[in-house]
Amino acid sequence: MPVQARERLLRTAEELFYADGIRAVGVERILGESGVGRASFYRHFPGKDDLVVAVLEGRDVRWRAWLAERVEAQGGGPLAVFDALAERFAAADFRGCAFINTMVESADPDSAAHRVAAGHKAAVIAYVRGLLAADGVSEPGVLAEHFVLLMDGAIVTALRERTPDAADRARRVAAALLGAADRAAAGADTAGPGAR
Amino acid sequence: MPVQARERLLRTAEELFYADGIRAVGVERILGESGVGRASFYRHFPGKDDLVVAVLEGRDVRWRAWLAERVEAQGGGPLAVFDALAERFAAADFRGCAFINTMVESADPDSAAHRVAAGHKAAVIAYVRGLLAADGVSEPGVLAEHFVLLMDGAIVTALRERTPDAADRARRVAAALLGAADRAAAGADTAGPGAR
DNA sequence: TCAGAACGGAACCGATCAGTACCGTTTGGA
DNA sequence: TCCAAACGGTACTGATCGGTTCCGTTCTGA
Repeated sequence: MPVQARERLLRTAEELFYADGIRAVGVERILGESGVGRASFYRHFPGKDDLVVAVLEGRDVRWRAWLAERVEAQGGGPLAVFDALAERFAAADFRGCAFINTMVESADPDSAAHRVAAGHKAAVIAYVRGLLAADGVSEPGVLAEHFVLLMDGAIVTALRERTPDAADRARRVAAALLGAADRAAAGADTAGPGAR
Repeated sequence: MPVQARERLLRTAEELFYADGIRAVGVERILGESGVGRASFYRHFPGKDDLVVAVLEGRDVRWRAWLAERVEAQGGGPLAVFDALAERFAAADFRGCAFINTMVESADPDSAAHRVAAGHKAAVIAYVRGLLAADGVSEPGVLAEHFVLLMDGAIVTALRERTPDAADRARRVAAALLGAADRAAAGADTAGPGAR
């Protein structure tokens, strides 16, 4: 049983959009590489913009599930997010964060694609805040914003340097912040949960 | 005496490229808004790609000169770079870092535009390293990379949040790093090659 | 004063863009 | 077995892409 046309379109488009950019990839190319007919495409999506949004929404869910899985696999400590990033940075096809790239490419902040990308970052912040709260940090919201700033900085740096080094760099800074935050919350135990 | 065509092309293109993205801005629109004839454009530049490179090279020089001026105006301390960023973030036309945006848009790392953008970041790192060395930091190279990672993280965050808050956030983290580095240098002033 | 460089405007090129319409074929469920 | 939905292929639209060519005007320096 062959994969449905819609699924092939989403998979092919996600790969091409990430590799070359949304604007650089025409509908023509998506059709050619997915083997889907032009009419079938417009039966599933009103237009290219709708395909872009569907691709981003799917990637958002999958990416955050992947992050949670990798963090869990390393004990669930907040700093594990940077180890997960290091894995991504080492991938041959790494080309930065698809959502940062989307916000850069679709300049209009009111565009649907831009909003999905911004929503992804908000969801990541919420997830990191949960990790920090579980780690006993007294102000997890503030520190989560710092962590995501470091994550985004590392992603942009890795895109520039073409090495995974930036992940460790950001991790060390985050570890320092986390240590200071734990001391600030020094009412309870001095040593937080393990697996850092 | 009217401004020369080449200068008008560079000015208009820089503004449009930054606001809407390089790929999103066609030659047609640059000609229309600059008032330069099509033939004149191709007399000055072999093609659009060459205009892009010229725009980026000009912006690189001007941006770093502006940064140095702002840092000087605040005493020349390394942390002043984040105050400079805060000014940029508050500008109505702020749309991130033109060079990060370029690396995102022109995916091919071997493209001329991508290389100019990467060169800009290297120059900024070198500048920050100089500020840190002048401040007596024992390993200014390592800390400079941390600083620029924080700067880029702040820029991406500001693009997303549409507020200048990320600059102060990154500044606080950088201040903590700088404090720790200074203490390390003071504790072991015999080690390290030629600090100060 | 005058030649030539610099210039703006417009017509034109082939290629590609997103999107529409119609075709015959394949496929899955009743 | 049969029918309708889903599908792939092709031809087409108007708009726009980057780039070329020619022509008449404006400006400038010797």
